[in-house]
Amino acid sequence: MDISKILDHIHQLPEQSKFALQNNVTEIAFSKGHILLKANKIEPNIYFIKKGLVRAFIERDNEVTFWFGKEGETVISMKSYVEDQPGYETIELLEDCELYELKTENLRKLFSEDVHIANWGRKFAEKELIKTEERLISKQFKNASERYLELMKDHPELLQRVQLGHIASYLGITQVSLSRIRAELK
Amino acid sequence: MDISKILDHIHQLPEQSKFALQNNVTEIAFSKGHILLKANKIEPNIYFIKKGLVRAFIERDNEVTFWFGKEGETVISMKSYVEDQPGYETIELLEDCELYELKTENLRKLFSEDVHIANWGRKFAEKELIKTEERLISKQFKNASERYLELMKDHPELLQRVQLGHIASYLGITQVSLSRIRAELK
DNA sequence: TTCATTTTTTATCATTTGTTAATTTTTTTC
DNA sequence: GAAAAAAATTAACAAATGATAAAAAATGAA
Repeated sequence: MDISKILDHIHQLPEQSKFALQNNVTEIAFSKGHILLKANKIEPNIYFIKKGLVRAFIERDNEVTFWFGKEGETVISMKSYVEDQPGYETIELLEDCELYELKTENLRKLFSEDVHIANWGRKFAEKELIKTEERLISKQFKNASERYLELMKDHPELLQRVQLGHIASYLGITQVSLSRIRAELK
Repeated sequence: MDISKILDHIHQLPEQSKFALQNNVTEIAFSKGHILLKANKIEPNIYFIKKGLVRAFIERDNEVTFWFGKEGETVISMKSYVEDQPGYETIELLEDCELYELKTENLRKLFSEDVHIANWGRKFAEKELIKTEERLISKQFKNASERYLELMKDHPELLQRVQLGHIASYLGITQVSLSRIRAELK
């Protein structure tokens, strides 16, 4: 998905503002397994995924995957982006990826100068918020097997592209538990 | 907490922009038990809590509380605010409340006109996002008893102001389960 | 292909949380 | 302050999920 479409998909921008954003974006590619973003560091960039798939995970005793990003989505350490604090997530490429890189510093400058871009940034945060809120509510309401069915319905392609250990972790259960759930659904 | 302080606490605003916002705010009071916001309706206002305590819950078989709001916090149906869609939450006053009311429609107008207010709105969404993300991660990582301890640590006053049934529901467990956890901690 | 490695499934038992019902404690109302 | 109502706790059993280990299946490398 190309940068112009990605930006517009977040929130429609006047041509001039879109160009201003695009001018600050550079293309970059990494291969599967690359660690794009490390936990406990302030991350100076955000990325838009042109092609490929990534996951965000947190390391404690075990790795817990809490987000997948695919074409058109934004890779961002919210803590870095919002609070200039080190984030808790590591981002790993699950496939070879082509990315658009944008320096947070430059983006902030654009936010302060251009009301359209400020509102674009507002819309971005708002949409991410809705998604996160829905996941929280899903977790509050549904048991593991319902959450699995929901994921199958909303993002069926993930099951093809991501190994089940990561899916289980994303659903908040163990891989063994997910296997059991899948067996019961047959 | 008065409106000027609430607005600045979200994100510092130049005086002129702050006045523009304040001019669109009206004070209003309701007593304990009042339903401020109904599920499945598009809510045309947002509210800032001057004084009091509210909860957001979703009704299925049972009520599930998923948010508490106290002095200084913002009462908002994200679905209404962001997508102009009916929200899933009902908001109930747990104490007599004094509120500041702001029409979403007016706020949107200010967003489009004033870059400072647009960035204020961006900051608001970003901060809410960080909070929601942290809760999601807490839910992914911690068991019920750890989440209870975390709540005691971060918001000890809630335990004084809110009955345990709501707390249990917020933690994603049954009241009976919470009682068991509390008994074990003694 | 074939062997080695990784991923997924299955099985067993332990632990956590849910459900229902009864009891105790606290709060509200008269 | 007593009675009624609401909230919180306790107990017993059920269901869901976790942990560990072993087996089977899928994937990747030589």
